[in-house]
Amino acid sequence: MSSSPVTQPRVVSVVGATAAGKSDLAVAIARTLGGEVINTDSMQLYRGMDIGTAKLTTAERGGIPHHLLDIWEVTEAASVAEFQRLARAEIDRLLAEGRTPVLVGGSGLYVRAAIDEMEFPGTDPEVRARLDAECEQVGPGALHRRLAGLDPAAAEAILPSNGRRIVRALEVIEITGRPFTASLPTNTAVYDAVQIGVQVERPELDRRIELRVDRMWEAGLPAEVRELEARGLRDGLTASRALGYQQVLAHFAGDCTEAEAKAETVRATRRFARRQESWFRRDDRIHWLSRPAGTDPVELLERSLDLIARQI
RNA sequence: GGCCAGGUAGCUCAGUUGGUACGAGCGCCCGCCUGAAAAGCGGGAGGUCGCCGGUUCGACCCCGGCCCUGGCCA
Repeated sequence: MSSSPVTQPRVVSVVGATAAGKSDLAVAIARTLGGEVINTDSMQLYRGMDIGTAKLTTAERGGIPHHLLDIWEVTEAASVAEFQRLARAEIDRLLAEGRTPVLVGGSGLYVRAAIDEMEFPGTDPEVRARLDAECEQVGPGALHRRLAGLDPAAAEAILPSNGRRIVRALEVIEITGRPFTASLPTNTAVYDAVQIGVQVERPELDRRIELRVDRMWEAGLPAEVRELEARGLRDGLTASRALGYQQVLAHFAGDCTEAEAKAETVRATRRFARRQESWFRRDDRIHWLSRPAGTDPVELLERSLDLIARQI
C-alpha cells in the first residue's frame, strides 16, 4: 500500500491544554475514520490513576479501542524512551492493519517522541543516582561549571539553576562519551501526521479546569489516592508528582487541609495548562481549532475531519 | 459616639528612626524544554505607599483634618 494514492493522513494527533476536550474529540475522530486511540498522556499511562488523570471510562470510549493506558505501576518512573518504543509499536501495528492511529494527550514531549525523529541516549541508574546525589551536595551551579568544561554548547543551553537537566546532560556524556544535544531537533516527522490542536480561551479554560477538579473530588479522588498510596504511590518518582495526586498526598501527610489541596490542584493545573500551550504553540505544524464556550462537539468533529481531509 | 489596630503591586502582607519603594509570596503575561515532562528551569509587567492640607530643602514614613475597614467599649 505504499504507492497507492493517500486519501488521508496516516496518523492523527490531537493535542492541546488539559481540559480542552481532546479525549472525546479523539474518540469521535477514531470512530469516523475507523481508527483506534493511542494515549500520549504521560500520567494516563499509570494503572489506577483514573479519576485524577480524567481517563475516559470504558463507556466513554464507546467501543473504540484505547492503547497505552494503564501500562505502568505507580511505583515506576516514567520514561519517554520506553513510551516512544511502545507508541511506535502501536502506531505501526495499526497502520499495518490499515487503521488510523489517533493519538491524544497533552504531554508535548511524548507526542513528539512518538511522531518525530527523536533519539534518546540511554540511561544508567547508578550514574544518575550518583550525579543526583552530587547535585544535592554541591548544588547545580558546580555541576554546571563541570558541564561547561565537557560540553560548552550544552552548558550554554541549560541554565545553571536547572539541576535536573544538568544531571541528565552529564549522565549522557558519561555513558555515551559524546556531547549532549541540548536542544530539540527541527521538526522532522517520521509519520505522515496531522496534528489538531484544541484551543480554548483562557477564561473558559480556567472555568473548565475548576469544574473538572470539582468533579474529580466528587468522583472520589482522595479515595483513589488513598488506594494508590497503599500500592506505593509515594515512592513513585513520577506518579507522586501528578497533579491532584501530589496535593492529596500532601494533605494526607498533614501538610494542608483537603480544601487547600483541592484549591492548589486547580491552581497547579492552570499553570500546567499554560506550559502546555507554550510548548505546543511553537510547533507550527499544529492546526488549531478554536473552541469557544458552548461549541457543539459535532461541529468540532466536522471541522477536524475537514482539516484531516485537506491534509492529503 | 469613644478607644485601639489598620489602610503600600490584582490578593495577603513586609518595609524605611524623613532623602529616589531592595520588597516577598500568590496571581497575571511570556519563554526554555531529548530517558521524572501533570516534571524541571527562567524572564517580565503591575505601586500617585487611603484622601486633603501643613511642617520640611525634601514625606510613604512627622503634624492636623477627613474617608474607609476590623475589633473593643458605649
